[in-house]
Amino acid sequence: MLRRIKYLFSRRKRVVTRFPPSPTGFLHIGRARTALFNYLYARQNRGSFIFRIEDTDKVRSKDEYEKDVFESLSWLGLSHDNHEVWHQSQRTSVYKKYLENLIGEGKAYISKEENPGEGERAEVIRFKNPNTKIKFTDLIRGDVEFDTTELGDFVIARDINDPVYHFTVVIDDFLSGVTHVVRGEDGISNTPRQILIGKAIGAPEPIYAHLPLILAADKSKLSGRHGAVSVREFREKGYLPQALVNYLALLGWNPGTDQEIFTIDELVRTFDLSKVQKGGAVFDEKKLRWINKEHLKKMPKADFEKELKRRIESSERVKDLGWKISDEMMEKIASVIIDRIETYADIDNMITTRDLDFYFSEPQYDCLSLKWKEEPDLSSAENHLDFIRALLEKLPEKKWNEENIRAVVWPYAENQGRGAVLWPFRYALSGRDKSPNPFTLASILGRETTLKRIERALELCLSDSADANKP
RNA sequence: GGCCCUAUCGUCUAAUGGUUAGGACAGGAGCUUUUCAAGCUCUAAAUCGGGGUCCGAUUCCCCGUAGGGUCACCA
Repeated sequence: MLRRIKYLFSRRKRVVTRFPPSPTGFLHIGRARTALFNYLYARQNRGSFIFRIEDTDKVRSKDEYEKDVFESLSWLGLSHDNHEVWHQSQRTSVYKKYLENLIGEGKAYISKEENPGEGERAEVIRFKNPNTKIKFTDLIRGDVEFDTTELGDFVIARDINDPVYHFTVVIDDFLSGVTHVVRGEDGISNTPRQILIGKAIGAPEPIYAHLPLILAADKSKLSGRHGAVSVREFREKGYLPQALVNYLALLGWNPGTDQEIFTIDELVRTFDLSKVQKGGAVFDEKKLRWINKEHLKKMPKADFEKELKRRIESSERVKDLGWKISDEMMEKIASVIIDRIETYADIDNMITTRDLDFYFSEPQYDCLSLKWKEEPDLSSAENHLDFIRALLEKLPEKKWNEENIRAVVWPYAENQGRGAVLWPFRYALSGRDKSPNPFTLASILGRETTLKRIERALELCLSDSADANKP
């Protein structure tokens, strides 16, 4: 029995998937999703996921882009298993050997071109097309059939040292033992000619799966003119890698349950290539934002605090003003801020719009704003602030927390009208029309600062000397 | 244009030869301990069109229509 299992195990080919980017631009999220699906499929089958760099286009390939591809994938957490990443530009001797063999066997030939176009060679290597029908089973689309006659004798190399994409792909997939080719739908019509080449070199045919495309809002192919399309741009916009992975997985695939929030490990377990959609999916950043927020809520508190600290401390505003913010304060405001943002970039926004200033410095008052909208003038604000101050002064430092502050002020607010009491209280602490509730604020700011701010609001806006400000 | 693929709320999608066609995001309304946020409740919103097959099609078939992909000495 055991022997039988071992036998089956050894017989079954280990799954090998691959991601072969050409470094001609920053990593597009469509390509990132392709990488993700390859990664998920390999992981769930305990296979391997390999990278290689397709840099046979010497003009457009750039080191900068290659670096970006690696950085983006590692940021997303999509690690590859091959230690040595092949660069096709360095493998011409390998391709040359196959090219020579094919020519020797009469399966390819050197062709004199009659009317070479601009930049085209007068002599190229063409594949001798057997003009057959090619059928293959796509894991997503089912049986697909093409008549290869229409391809003619297609070019497989510009010369013996300069092979073309279709050729190098097939050789490298073969040599690295790729079993499953999972790629975008735009590759589907390349498949027959690659199968033809594969047959010619005696390579086993891989299993294909063609993914639907990611579309822009107008249903056209998502490209640069539609805004952010590269992984790095989403990273810069403050998205979490796990959220982007989660969203990308849901574009064109779903588990058949109501679950929408996944960790990458959950995706590895749940993902199913055969459940992938056939039609293209429109990219919706609103939903991405929502998913990002869900992941924000799930992330370890310490990680969020670290990022918050980094963003606040490195902001121009905080640096210019020379504010020193204690770790204790960071920790306190973190839970308030995380509730109010969808991406990290929202933190940066809050800083520049001064929504965070009142945590670190004395607020500026627009005295009229101390007035609750249902009150005729500032006199009630003055009375209430006075009274709140008196109440809070009786609450000792040791007992200064949100719960107790609420317990002390709430009955009074209930009695006198919540808005009339709480609005000026909150405004005195924040100086803003919008902010967290006064109890939270008072507990974050601490006893001393809270009392000082109430005092200051009374002095600046409500004392006799401030009469001029009264309506 | 040839070849290929696709078609359910605005968007991502679920479902079945028989359902009030479900969920989520976004939208609208409301509730909550003032504002903001969060949370909760409710709400509006879809089977591209036409033919078949069938007792019955959103589901199966055909034809349209629309959209997409691809037709390189780019990858």
